[in-house]
Amino acid sequence: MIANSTNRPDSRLAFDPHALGLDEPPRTFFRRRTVAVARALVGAWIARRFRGRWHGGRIVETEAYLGAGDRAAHSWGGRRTDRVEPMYAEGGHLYVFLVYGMHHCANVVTRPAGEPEAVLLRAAEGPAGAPGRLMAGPGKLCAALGITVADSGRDLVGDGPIRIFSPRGARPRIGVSVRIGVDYAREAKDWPLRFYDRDSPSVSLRS
DNA sequence: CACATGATCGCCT
DNA sequence: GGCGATCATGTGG
Repeated sequence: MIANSTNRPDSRLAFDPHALGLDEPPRTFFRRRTVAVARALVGAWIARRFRGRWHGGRIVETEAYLGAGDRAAHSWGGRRTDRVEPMYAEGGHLYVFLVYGMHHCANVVTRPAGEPEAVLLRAAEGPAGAPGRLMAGPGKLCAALGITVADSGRDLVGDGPIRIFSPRGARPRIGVSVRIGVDYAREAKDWPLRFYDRDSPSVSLRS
């Protein structure tokens, strides 16, 4: 993990978590079953602090990746390399990787340390006034928030610059589908592990 | 609307 | 050496 990323978030994503009545979930939130965390993260906020202000969006689409038994997961078969190492951390850490040589993907690690499962953040919608569909896709979400591999391994719980905030109120209506872009994953390609807000215009694909 | 393609490079075999 | 947990743009119907 590198302490200081120079990447800056889109200034149009500035918001005030306290004004929105958001809370920071404890470590136990992230250590639960990965599917439960993937569902609970729909409606939560992902945010980055930059120059004393929070910038972020409300998560509207996630995917669960279930570790050693999941052919679509980077940790499939217990694979453990420098890149994937953050997936083996305790729930509540961040795992970021580069895909297609140009886009980053951000994941929230789940489960106790040693169980390499995670939730991919596929899309979010910005605060009131932000451009539509700015974060409608995992690569776009990372670009808008300035999240890169330099942030991989960060702890989302505590006093760091990237955190999750949860709403107290009603939960969104959740849709479920197969995961996107994992056709190579044999039996795992058909698992219903994508979760999205059925009422959001900012999910990555039409469903 | 439904594909099809190119960009671009780190990672793993 | 092959190939992605993607995206923007292009074509054709």
